[in-house]
This record gives sequence, structure tokens and C-alpha cells, in this order.
Amino acid sequence: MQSKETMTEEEFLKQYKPEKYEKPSVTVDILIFTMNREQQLQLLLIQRGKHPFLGKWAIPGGFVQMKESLEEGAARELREETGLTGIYLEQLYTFGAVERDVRMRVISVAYLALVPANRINLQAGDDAADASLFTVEQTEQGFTLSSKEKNCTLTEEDLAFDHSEIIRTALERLRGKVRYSDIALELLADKEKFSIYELQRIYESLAGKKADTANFRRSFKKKFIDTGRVEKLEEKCFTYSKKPSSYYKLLK
Amino acid sequence: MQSKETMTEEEFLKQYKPEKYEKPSVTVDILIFTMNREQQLQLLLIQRGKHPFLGKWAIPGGFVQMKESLEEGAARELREETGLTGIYLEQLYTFGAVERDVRMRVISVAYLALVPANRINLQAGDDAADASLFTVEQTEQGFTLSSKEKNCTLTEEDLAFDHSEIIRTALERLRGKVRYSDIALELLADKEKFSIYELQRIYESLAGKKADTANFRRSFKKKFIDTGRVEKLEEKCFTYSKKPSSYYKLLK
DNA sequence: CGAATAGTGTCTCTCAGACATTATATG
DNA sequence: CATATAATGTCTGAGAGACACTATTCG
Repeated sequence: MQSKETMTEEEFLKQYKPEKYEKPSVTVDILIFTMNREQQLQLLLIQRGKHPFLGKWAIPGGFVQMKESLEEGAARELREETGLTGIYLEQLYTFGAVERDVRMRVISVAYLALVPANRINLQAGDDAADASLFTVEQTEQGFTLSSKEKNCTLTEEDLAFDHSEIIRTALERLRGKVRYSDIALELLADKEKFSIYELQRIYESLAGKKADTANFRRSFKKKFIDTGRVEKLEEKCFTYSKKPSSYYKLLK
Repeated sequence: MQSKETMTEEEFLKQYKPEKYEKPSVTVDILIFTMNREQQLQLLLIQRGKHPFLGKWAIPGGFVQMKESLEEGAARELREETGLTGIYLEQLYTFGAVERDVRMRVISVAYLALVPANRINLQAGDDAADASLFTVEQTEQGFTLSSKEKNCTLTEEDLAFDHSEIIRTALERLRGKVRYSDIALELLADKEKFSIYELQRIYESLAGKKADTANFRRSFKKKFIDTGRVEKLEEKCFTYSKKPSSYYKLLK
């Protein structure tokens, strides 16, 4: 056989054996965030029906397929859980500690999905039988997760694998990014018809703290109206207050 | 056989077969940045001695081992290339397009390493036979890589795989992060004895633009001196100017 | 009328950027 | 002396935060 250096690329490919080494498994996990009707941040979790961590809550995910990219895998998982496509997706971080799954070596690429308010309709798949939305509240220490319908509040021990660490990482990312990017817009129920009130509630959920109304409106004006990216509509919104608020429309 | 739901965890583990599905390969790639004596940002690249991309330049990397975490894998690669340990490491992004390697499906977790100036001593390993440091300059479009000793300048076509995209991502990260974090300190030759001049050159390399000396010094004072994180030394530095500059020392 | 949010105006403080000026060493 | 960087001072404008105030609708 020839030495590696003198082979052509074709010859090289012929003799190459990808199966020589043991490989870790790779999964894509997806943190699906949305807003509920009460303007609270929600996170989709699934109660595990199998070992390990039977009965604990986990971030949905699955093995990455050989013919899909990571982002496509995340989009597929999102579709399987919610039926939705065309949703904002962003790679979060890759978790690869050796013992994070007792069964085998698993490396998980975590993605963030921001689903517009009131758009989630949980799929009744086999995996998703016990999917539920939890209200996320950010605290100094970390976060709390609670579900009104399930009538429960989760602590770190109720989460499977290293998923509480993943959620912490996601919330950090959201907190940081909401300040200098437009991700808050992705959670609006309707980008073509929203009130500043709605947007502020989203901002506050992501930032993990209250914002001053006057200042929020001022910076909204500066950032979106003065630049022509958003325009005020004639129609008014009667949902949130005695005094009706203006609707705005994102142009882009 | 029992149904999954009624098995104990031990029983589950016994019947679990991790080898059922085809898996992608996972590599850890490491972008090793440092400063040279001329206060220029450098990036370590390796000229490939094998197909595919024979002769092209690539970011060093290798398969993640089954008993090491991703971060440990990055640290190992760094050690193999440079002999260094205890260096600042940060996960950058995970690249997983299906066709990014013609041989097989490869998912690469990219890490950033910031090596203090004048500390690099290239290892003469088999892989690293053709390792070389390239001076990085950031431009509006992206970047240029040039090597004085190799007497060459690389264009995107001279880079293997999707490595020009990875480098672009790394430079974006550095540009963004140098503004609000202390990563510039990681590139100082000696954290216990440095001049503001040195630090400004590092800042400028990472930010990709010149900084105003007066403003840079003012914010340095505010951020490091006034908080007690850095102290001024008696000793002076005669390297960079006719007028000697003060040395500073990072505490903690 | 009170209640609740919509929406505006104003003051302060901090910080970034631009730029002028003086200081101190070398050769 | 010229020169190069060290180091300080000053002015400006943008933006964040705190807070007082008026407007508009419902019930």
C-alpha cells in the first residue's frame, strides 16, 4: 500500500475506515421558551417515562440524525414537540461531561427556541405524553419552575441529568442578550400587531427584573420608531388597561 | 421481558444497547491565539499533510476521547500542540453541518485558547510538524492571516474544511467580549508586571480597531485601579517609549 | 369618582469619544 | 533640540435610571 502522502484524495477515501474508534452519542436538546396569556415566561419540559431518572423532568431532545445538521435536528425536535416550524432558534452551548448520562457517553448540543406567545399546542406524541409548560421565574440564586395545571413546583432534584445546569445557562444567555439584541420581539404573539406593554412584559421576563415604564418606552422609541423599523398603527389595544394602548407593527 | 416502565434502573441498564444507531464522530478543535513580540495577534494553524485538503491550513484538533470531557479534550489538544497547561479556555461554538468533512459525519466543538504573549514554543510532534503562527488582522469583510517566516498570506481558499467560518466566529466572539470582560488580560506576557501600553495593544488587536490612549487609560483606572484589582508598581518599563511607563500588577 | 395603564417631561449620573496639553525620558 | 510615548484634563453627547406628572378609558 502506498504511503499516505502520495495517495490521491480518491485513493485516500477508499481506504479510510471511519469505524476504527469508539464514539460518543450526540443529542440535540431544545429549550422551548414561550409566553402564556398571563405574560409569564414558560419552558417546555417532559416527564421521563423511562430509566434513568424515571419520573424526573427533562429538556426535550434526541439523537442527531446522520443526514441532518445540528440546527436541522433542533428544528425537527421542535416540530415533533410542538408542530411548529419557522421559529427562532439559536445554539446555546454543548454539554459534554463524561458522566452526565449513566448509560453511555452522551454529548448534548443545546438549542434555544423562542416561540411566539399563544402559539404552542402540545403534540400528543409518545415521547411527549407528559410534556408540560412550566412558568420560569428568575431569582438571585437561579430560577424556579412551577406549573399551575400540574400543581407543582420543581427544585433542582426534580430535573433529570444535568438539565438544571443547562437551564441556568439558557437563562444567563437570555438575560445577557435581551439587553443588546432584539430577541424579545421573537416572543410577541403577533409581530405585526403588538403593544409596548406586551413587549415590556417579555423584556422583564427575560431580563429577570422590572423595567421603568417611561424609560422602556423612551428606548423603544429611539430604537424602533426613530429608525423606521416599527410603525404605529391606527388600531388600538383594549386588552391590558382601561386606557387603550397603541398597536405597533414590525416592518423589517 | 418486562415492559420498560416496570423495570428497575439496574435492569434497564443491563438490557440497554448503546450501539444500535450510527453515530457521528466528535472532534474538539482549538483556536490558539497569542501575541508576538511586535504586539500582534497570532493564531496557530497546521498545514495538513494528508487528504482531504492536503496542503491547506487547518485549526488543530482531534477526536474527543471517551473518558475526557470536551474541556479536557481541548486542554489536551492545547498541551499536545504547545506543551502548555493552565491556559484560559472557552467553548466557542459547535459546528455540525452534514457535509463539512467529506470522509464522514464530523461534529466539531470549537474552543478558544488565549495564551500569554511569548509563551508559545511549538511542539515538534508528528501532527504539528507544520504548525505555524499567523498574524491576524481584522478587516471590515473578515480577516487576513499572514506569516512572515513562511512568507505567505492566506485567503479563505487556503483554509481546510469550514475553518474560515470557525475563525470568523472566533473573531466575532473576541470583538464582542473584549468590551465587557477581562479576556484581554489573558494575553499579557506577565499579569504581575505589565504596562498599560501592552494591554492597549492587546485590546486593539481583539477589538479590531484603534483605541484613544487617554480614554483607554481612564477606563483602565476606573475598572482596575479604583476597584483595587490592579496595583501600580514602583518599577518602570523602558521597552516601549522614551519616557518609561509604570508597571502594574494584577492582584488575586 | 377611583383604578389602571398610556404616555410625556425632566433631572442626574455615568460613560464613551474627541481632542488639547503637559511630562519625561532618549539620542 | 526633536521625538515618542506617558499621563492628565476638559468638553460633548448618548444613554440609563429615578421619578413626577398628565391623559384616557372603564365601571
